[in-house]
Amino acid sequence: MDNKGVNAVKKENFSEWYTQVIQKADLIDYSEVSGCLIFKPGSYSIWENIQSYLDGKFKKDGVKNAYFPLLIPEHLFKKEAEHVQGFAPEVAWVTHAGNTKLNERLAIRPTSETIMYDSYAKWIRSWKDLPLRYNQWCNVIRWEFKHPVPFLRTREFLWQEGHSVFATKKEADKEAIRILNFYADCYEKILAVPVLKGIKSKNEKFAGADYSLSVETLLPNGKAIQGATSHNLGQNFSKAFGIKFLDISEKNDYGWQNSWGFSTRSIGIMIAIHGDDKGIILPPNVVLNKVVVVPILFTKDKKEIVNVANSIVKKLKKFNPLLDDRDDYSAGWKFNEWEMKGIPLRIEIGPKDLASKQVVFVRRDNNEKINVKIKDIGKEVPKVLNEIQENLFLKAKKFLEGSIQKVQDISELKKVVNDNGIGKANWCGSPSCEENVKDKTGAKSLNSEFNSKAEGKCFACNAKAEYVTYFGKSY
RNA sequence: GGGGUUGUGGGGUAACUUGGUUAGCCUACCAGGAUGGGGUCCUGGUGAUCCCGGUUCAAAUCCGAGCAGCCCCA
Repeated sequence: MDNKGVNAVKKENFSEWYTQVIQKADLIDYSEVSGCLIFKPGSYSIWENIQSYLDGKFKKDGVKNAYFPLLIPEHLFKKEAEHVQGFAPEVAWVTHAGNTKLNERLAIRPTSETIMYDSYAKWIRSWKDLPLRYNQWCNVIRWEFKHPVPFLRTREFLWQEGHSVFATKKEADKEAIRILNFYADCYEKILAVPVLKGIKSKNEKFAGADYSLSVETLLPNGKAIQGATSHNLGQNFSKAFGIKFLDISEKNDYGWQNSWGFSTRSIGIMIAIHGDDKGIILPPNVVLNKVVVVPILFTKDKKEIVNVANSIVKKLKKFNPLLDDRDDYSAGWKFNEWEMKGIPLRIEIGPKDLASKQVVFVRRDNNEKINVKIKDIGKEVPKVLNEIQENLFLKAKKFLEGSIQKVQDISELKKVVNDNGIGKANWCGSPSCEENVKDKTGAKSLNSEFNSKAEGKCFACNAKAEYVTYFGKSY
């Protein structure tokens, strides 16, 4: 890989730009298997930060972590009819051990409902066993046939999947929205990516769910993308898998279930939204090394500059600063490299600074240079990092909100979508109407707002409008 | 599903039309030296024709099949 700068322009050729920045920022590498990529430390550490945020939220909410096997026997996988139909085309199967053919094929999990619920059925007997709420951090494989895009569409990806069983529908409904809010917070507060929260249409919901909630956002190329989902499974799986319990009034009932997931796709979304022509931009809240200290080394004063740089690094320990004291690269080289890699804040210290007891802060988000007295560094760094986090979010929010337009009919939607925007419409919600909209505009429904009341008739057919729905071209 | 197009060191490319050079260049990497506030310079070095088969005295180049990527259409 050419180690020099990004030479694609984000606005002009998004795909080329995206491919370049993720490689030049040293986030991933390709493997021999199409769609299966290598998370290098740069991207894996981002994932670890996302994990630690969400994991904390889940545990505080009472969810416990567990781990279920990778391989799912075919008979289990097939138990819930709609589910198997939805996933079958992209399931990879293990058929042999060495040269011996297995008696039963084993699915490599595309998601773990089926294998987990087989066990849940054994573990749940009484209302006292509920709620049962387990989460696992793992990898899954979905054998996509569209061409892979790193992070955004890969055959293997990392995620967490939470699977809950409740005694009542009400509790399940409440959890579904509570989890969705965790996901929205993770996007907005950690990744600085604004999202649209809502409910998926019948066509777009998870295979086997009663309904699916999602967060959605828009990429700079005009493609909408689903950020994470929280599904209410009703009693569909509990009936298929026999998850039954005796309730407090001594009646038998099936459990009410949810499943919810957040994947490494989020990393791609964040990069696509914040990056610029110099490289990626990492929001301070998601990156381990929030600061890089670059001493400007001349032959004279070298020792003293390095000493001061070291003392700054020591003082900023809680921001995990990097110290770039490599002697065989020029200062300009280093500036470009750290910008490519998206470190939010660079602190430069050279002889001129030393003379005036100051350093230079350079913000990655807007390139602003700020002189800061050495004694003030400790209190200025968190302040500037907060500003960067906020600025990235507001910029992205402005873009998202500016891309959404109300549409009154199909031709207006077509125009908005061709213009790389998202259309917002009063909609009836029927699957056949959605098919028709997709045929005529290329747009699918993203989700429908929770609290908006639809007015009048459906924008696309003459039925009564039931939802206020976002439509867009999607990934 | 149909059509087009491309595979050359780690990355980007030239040579292919008209078969014959020591497979050229940029970058990266390694060694040494000089530099040093926005991708610094000099010297030397490492490293490549996707796989299989065919044509030919001779194949990166032509032909066939395969594999892989990209684009367009359904």
